[in-house]
Amino acid sequence: MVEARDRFRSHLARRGLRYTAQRRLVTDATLRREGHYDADDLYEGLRAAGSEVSRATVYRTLGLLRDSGLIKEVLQCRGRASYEAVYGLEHHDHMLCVECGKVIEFRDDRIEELQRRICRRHGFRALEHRMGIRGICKQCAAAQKESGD
Amino acid sequence: MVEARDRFRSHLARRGLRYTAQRRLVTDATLRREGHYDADDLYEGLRAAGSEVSRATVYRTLGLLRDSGLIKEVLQCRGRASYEAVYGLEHHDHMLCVECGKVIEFRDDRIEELQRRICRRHGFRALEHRMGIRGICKQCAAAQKESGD
DNA sequence: CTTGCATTTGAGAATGAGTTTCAATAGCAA
DNA sequence: TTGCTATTGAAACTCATTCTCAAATGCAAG
Repeated sequence: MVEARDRFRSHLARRGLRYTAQRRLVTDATLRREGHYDADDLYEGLRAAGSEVSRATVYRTLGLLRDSGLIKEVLQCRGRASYEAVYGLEHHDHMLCVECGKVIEFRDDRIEELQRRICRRHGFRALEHRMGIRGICKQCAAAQKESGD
Repeated sequence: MVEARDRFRSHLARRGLRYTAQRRLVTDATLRREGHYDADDLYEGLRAAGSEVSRATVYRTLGLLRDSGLIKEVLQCRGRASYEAVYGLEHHDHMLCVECGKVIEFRDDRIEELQRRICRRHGFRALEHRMGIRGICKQCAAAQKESGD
């Protein structure tokens, strides 16, 4: 966590930006989170904890955190961008059940490797990649079958 | 094209919905398009061609077309949903250059196969999947190197 | 062809995530 | 301190998308 924080600080420093109290609050909040969250989750969480940060600052800081590679944007679900930690974690992808909204994470090294190979072939420098499979999860499929669809 | 149209008609019929003049206009417009387009592209195109369709109907019909599997939503770029044809085309994925906005399409059967296998393993019935790689394209990377980044 | 009922449509209002504005504030270097 | 730049918050704004609702239309059964 301290390491991640330092990484963000130097990202900011490198472009003449400041590591302010508000940015620290937002950063720490993202580092504490597990799984997915969106800007509003963070804002409400910070508010509830008595931290004074504006919505605008949360949005602005999330952008900076994304640029720094500490977090990344995942599934664009119901019009909201949601984020998750990147730093120090293995990459994984997502399956999203369109019925119940459940997110299943998975990881496949062979897919990762194939992606790298494709980028190399096109001279493309990947910053981030995401794979999302939208569909119906096991449980919802079973429920549908029962009610005769 | 006629085949695709029929597919959509029966999708509608199956759920007691009507294949109206407006829905036909929007459907044909999407079938004529190549590559990516968004709701507004279609609306403006239809308007320019003298067709009387409202924005609301374009949005509504795009949703139906997506549900029917004729088109699918791709890259969520700059807050706009964009679409492309699915029916009768091979699946492919996208690389998006965050500098110039260029979209590079690619296709890899091994990735497709791995995706299918993962879904099977999780009992997940995939409706659609998309893989997007965000990064810097060859040309933009070269341009950056020159200007000393 | 008429009647009845459900679906669809368009115009404009509403929604809501995200961004911008701008004046006040804070960080930092000299 | 001084001066400059970056940052902040509140509120206004943007803009894609969705919703509302009254009018119009499609279709099935008489």
